[in-house]
Amino acid sequence: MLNQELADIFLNIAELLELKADNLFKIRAYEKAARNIESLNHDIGEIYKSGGIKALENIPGVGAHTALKIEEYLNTGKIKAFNALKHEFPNNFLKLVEIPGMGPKTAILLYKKLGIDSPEKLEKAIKAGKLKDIPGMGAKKEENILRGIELKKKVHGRFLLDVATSHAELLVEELSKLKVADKILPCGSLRRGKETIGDIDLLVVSSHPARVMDAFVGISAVKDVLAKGETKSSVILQNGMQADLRVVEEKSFGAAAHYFTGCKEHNIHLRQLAQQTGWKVSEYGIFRKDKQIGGETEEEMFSKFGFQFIPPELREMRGEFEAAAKGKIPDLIELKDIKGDLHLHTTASDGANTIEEMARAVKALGYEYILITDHSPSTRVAKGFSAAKLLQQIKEVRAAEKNVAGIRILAGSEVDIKPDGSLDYPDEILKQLDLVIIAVHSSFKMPEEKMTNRIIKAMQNKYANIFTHPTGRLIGEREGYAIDMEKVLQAAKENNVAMEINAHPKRLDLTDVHCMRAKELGVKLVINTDAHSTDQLQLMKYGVITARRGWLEAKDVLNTYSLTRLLQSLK
DNA sequence: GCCGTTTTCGGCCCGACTGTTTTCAGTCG
Repeated sequence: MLNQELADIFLNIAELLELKADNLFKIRAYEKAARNIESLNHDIGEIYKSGGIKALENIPGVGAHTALKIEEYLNTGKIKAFNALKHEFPNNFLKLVEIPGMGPKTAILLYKKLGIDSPEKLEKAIKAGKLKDIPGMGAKKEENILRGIELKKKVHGRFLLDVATSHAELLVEELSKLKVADKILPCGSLRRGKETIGDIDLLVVSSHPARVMDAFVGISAVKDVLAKGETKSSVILQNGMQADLRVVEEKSFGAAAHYFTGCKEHNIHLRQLAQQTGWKVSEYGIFRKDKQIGGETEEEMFSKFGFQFIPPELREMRGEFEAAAKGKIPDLIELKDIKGDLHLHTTASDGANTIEEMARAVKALGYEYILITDHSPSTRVAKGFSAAKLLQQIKEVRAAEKNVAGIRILAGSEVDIKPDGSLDYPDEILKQLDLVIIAVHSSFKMPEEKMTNRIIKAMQNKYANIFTHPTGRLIGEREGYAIDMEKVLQAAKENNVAMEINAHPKRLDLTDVHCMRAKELGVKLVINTDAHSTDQLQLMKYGVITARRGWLEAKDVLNTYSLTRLLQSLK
């Protein structure tokens, strides 16, 4: 939380300095600091507490000045220099710059000439024809800005990973129909598996770029064409999502794939390394003078610099280059490593399918075991049920296991953690279950300390095995409840409770960063779908990609184990 | 503002597309 707050502040400082046309490299420095702070896997408050200002300066991109600002924020809750900077512009002036097509230069120009300080005033001024007399403004530019304002009204922010994935798949399918695209690869944050996606980046290898461009802007899912050039086009899809397509030749495929996958800081770092070697890296390849010496494959983008291959999910400037230099890139978990799903609902509570239907669907995926986990009585909205009904369900689970050959079906429950930290079924009921998942479904607004203690108390119950969707967030809908994740992870370790990575694209919780920390602490993890129907079992891949972003290997995730080993690990 | 087995000062990634420019600035990724 604190990391994100500070990252946002430093990004805002960068934007404000850009409005002031301050030194471009100073602006970059703030952006870099912001991104590095955002991707820290430790709470910045903890870093400061344990190592003081020196520890802050050890964060890459954070120097003496930024460290002082962080210290000020940690101690006082504000940064004076930032507030002063904000006061140089009207309230919410940055909203103007957020409009696609508007940049700092245009925003300042229009503010000085016409006093425009909000998207609303901007829209009015354009429609009243007031921009006509401003040098550098023309009909096309007005049209672009209006379109940007409309887009901003309709699309609020980023898209969920599954939504972006399905749209990318659709575009790939359409482009495949052309016979001139030799390779099509979705890149960008989608390929890195980020929890939300801003736009779709597609890379195409073709010797007929013009035909690819024409086909791309002509796809029926395309609503609007933002730009169409010889090798690069940008469009807006019907759902408001932007998609960018770039065509390169085969010899540049690796360099282009690397470049379009990002992240930005990762790319810049590699380009800087190239400079130091006297080389140049661009999306076209690795060059010595004008001669291409690498970049046809993505592997070369790393091997030429003496690095191990860095999988896309790790390219977030979280130490991947240091690890790759030492040959310490982890052997990341893959979907095929998953042997079971330990969080499933059935028609007994709020699911859509029966125990046997879920079991058969899971078996078809090649898994070896499942855990049935319907809701406990407190979660009335989800049809949570009584202890008596749970005892009945245990019998149904045992019966189902006899009816569906080739898969182990375990009896469990997603048990509510009540506000006082006690569990929603008594121990004598819990002990009859094979495994118990614990969850927070109520009193989300508790203060952090109280919530943290509530969860830790629940973990101390000897029947608690897995803590599901640990922050309770719903991406784009609801913030997670306030918890001290560090303490919760410590408690998970002490009480041998596994932390869940919930694979639902709205949850993806634990997050990647928390996964990294959990692994460091030796906390056990599981990846579950929380499926409420058989088709949701497919969501496992999003949990796996989140685990990969958290540097997890199969051995870190219990449901890659055989059932025997899994049960031994949790008891 | 950050950073350093070529530097504590002098650098700081690289390129595509658009619009209105008369040779390029602004924006974007």
